[in-house]
Amino acid sequence: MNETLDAVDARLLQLLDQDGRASLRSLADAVGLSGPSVADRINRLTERGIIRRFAVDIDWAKLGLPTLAQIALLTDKTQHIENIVTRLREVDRIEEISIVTGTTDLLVRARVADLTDLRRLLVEKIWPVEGIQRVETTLAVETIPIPGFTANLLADIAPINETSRS
Amino acid sequence: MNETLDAVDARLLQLLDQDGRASLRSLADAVGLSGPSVADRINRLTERGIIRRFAVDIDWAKLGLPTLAQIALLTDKTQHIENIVTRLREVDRIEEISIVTGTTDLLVRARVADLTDLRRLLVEKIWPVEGIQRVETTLAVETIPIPGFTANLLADIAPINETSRS
DNA sequence: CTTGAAATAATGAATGA
DNA sequence: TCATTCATTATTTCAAG
Repeated sequence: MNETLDAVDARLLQLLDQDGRASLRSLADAVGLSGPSVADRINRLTERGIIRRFAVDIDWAKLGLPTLAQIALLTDKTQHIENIVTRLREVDRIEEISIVTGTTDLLVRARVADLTDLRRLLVEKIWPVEGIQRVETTLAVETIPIPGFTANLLADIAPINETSRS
Repeated sequence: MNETLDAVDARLLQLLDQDGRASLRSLADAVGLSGPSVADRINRLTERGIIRRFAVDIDWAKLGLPTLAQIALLTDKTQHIENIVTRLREVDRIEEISIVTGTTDLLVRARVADLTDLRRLLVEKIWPVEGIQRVETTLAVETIPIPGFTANLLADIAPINETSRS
């Protein structure tokens, strides 16, 4: 079920993670292949769904949204979870919704400007969703992204997958 | 302290969030400016730190890392928080570390292959970090990214910042 | 911010290992 | 299958206004 990556694909993903706008030419030089060949590989990675998209990493704090709120939700089980998720998907400032194990059912990541903004999000947008029983908000006072994360993971993953398709 | 974005910058960020490899030409057409002008704006956004980098959005589940673990840590306060964070930064599979309010001190996001991998992460990498008192792991059974998140936020933010610098 | 020319890069066909 | 080269097309960059 898992896709396999060869060493070149993994390296390309690493390079693209550092600079998603890198030219095919510079990528080709870096991995020792021709431009068209690199284009092929990137297209295949995209078709296979391994690359979801090329995105831009925005520093939200610089745009007035410095605070990451992690909002845990307990549902009363009167609603299908899909209905709750569907309603939450429409709410702005929500970045991601996870269905989780543990003492709550959902974990919502949201990015807010300040406490006024958070109040609006909670009181106007989240509380009114039917089937929600408890709301526990945790604020991130500081968030440290790990830049090497993708590179490390790819370094681990590629050989594993290559050798594991015996 | 906050940076201001005009409507064109906001639109460019939206477009780049959808396709970070979009050509300057297509972006220029979309916003009704010339290519060099769009290049200028993107460079300025990058210099201002609003654009952190151009990245690639990888579907980790396709590469054998389907599970998102949110690991809450309580520290015993015998160590400076910086020391703990520094040690955690070295641990692979950790994507982000937040210092949080609430009943725990740190919240760590990690991506793991399976329970064996999670065991290794917890027992070998996280437990040995000095100053950690309690570890509470929550597993995401399903994670729903919100694709419109950036677009919505930018739609909200740009006019706010523009009008708020009275 | 614009234009337009020069430099660079991407694409696609034909083909070879 | 996977990669290469070369010719064509497109894009980016740079200077000047």
